[in-house]
Amino acid sequence: MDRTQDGKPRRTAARGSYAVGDERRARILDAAVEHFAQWGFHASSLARIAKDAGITQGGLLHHFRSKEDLLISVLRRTDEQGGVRLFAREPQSVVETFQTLLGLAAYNAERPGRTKMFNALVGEAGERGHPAHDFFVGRYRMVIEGIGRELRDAVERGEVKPGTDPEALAAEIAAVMDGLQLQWALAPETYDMVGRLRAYFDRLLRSVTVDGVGLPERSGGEEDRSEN
Amino acid sequence: MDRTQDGKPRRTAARGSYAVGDERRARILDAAVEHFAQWGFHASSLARIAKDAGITQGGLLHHFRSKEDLLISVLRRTDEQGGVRLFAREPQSVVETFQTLLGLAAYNAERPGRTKMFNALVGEAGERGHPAHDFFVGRYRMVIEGIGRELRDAVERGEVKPGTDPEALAAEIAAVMDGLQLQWALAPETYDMVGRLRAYFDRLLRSVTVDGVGLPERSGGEEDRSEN
DNA sequence: GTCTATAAGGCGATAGAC
DNA sequence: GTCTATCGCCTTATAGAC
Repeated sequence: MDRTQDGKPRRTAARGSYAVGDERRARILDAAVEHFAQWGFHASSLARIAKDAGITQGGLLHHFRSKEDLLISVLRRTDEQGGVRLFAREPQSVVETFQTLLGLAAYNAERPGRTKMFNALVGEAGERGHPAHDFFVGRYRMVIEGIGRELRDAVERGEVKPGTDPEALAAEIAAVMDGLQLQWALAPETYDMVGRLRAYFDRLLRSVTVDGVGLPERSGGEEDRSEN
Repeated sequence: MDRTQDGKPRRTAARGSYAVGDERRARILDAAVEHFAQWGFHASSLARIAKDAGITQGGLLHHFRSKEDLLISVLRRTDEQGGVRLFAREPQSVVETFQTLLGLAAYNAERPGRTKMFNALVGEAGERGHPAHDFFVGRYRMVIEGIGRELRDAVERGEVKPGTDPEALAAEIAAVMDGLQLQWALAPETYDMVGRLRAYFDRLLRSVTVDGVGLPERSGGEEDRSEN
């Protein structure tokens, strides 16, 4: 997985050993995701996380100086992996925006640990002192601004009805996605989160676009883009 | 503090001390709500809850035989207080249904501890072993069936468009309410949860009812019904 | 880089005094 | 009904050996 196929120079060797450290780091982070999903932050234990990563608690604290450091490292990596580069490509239409979000939902449905972790942490993080509070405040701001910008562009293109409040609608979309995720987490095998979200987007498109057309029958954009 | 100022008959004395016990019980439950809100279940501590209730940990465990017993007692009482009798009165229209739900959102916004507790617990409870897992599974079933029934009635009355899937729409409504609640919890003083929900219901009514009319300007049903 | 050992304290639950 | 005391276990973080 970490093929640093080097040549000769020292630097490369150093890079090599660094890459090994990164691999251990990654194992710890993977284990931490599962534990934060199951226990939340406060009730997770470094020793149990370390054990799942094949290391001792003391060894873990060589890579992360504290439990809180581990948490923010997990959150940062998770954001880099997943849908934050969601807004990298400019969408050509609001339909494309929604298809990208459907793809994100499918991506989340395939990663129960990661997704349940967000459910558990965002609930805990409501309290102001929580170590992830600021992270989630910033995250919602970013997500809502991102979706809001695309909606505003769609209004300006004349695609979406002029009266629409882009930011309010973006917050609503984020709420639907989060809320469906909570329901899905209670029965991940039987709950069709993506289907539910598609139904929502379909009706939303009919009521909010100028031409009043819903989502295309079963277009692309929902496959896992498998970024990691 | 324990003024069982009894007369002679046993029964009355027993009832009297029982009422006092209930008052203490209530204090413990109130404290527990705040702690579960801030820490979730696993990371909350009986000793700290007891301290806030003006009692010791040992004393607390006289009223609740275990931490898990305390949790389910909290959840049960909270459900009895809040919007479970939501469906007591038959609504005359889907507008009325939505106004009742707006009232519930306003009720929740006035009780940050209780509401944040639900955010924290429903996130944790995604995992199957969690002591509140079954509670939340049952709760969503009940809520979605309740809202779904009212929507189905509205379809049968010819108020809502025939093609509508009542249960799917009910799940969507629950998702929006939960998702908005997560965002609200991050900034309860500045986030207009009820306004956001009203905007959602308004657009939903326009797209899903036969006559396509939105929500009335600012009708009743949103005041706190102050049931406790 | 990983280990063991340990410090210093919190946890839930039980037992028994009053 | 509430207290104190206690059991056995778990917690994060640090120190130092290898």
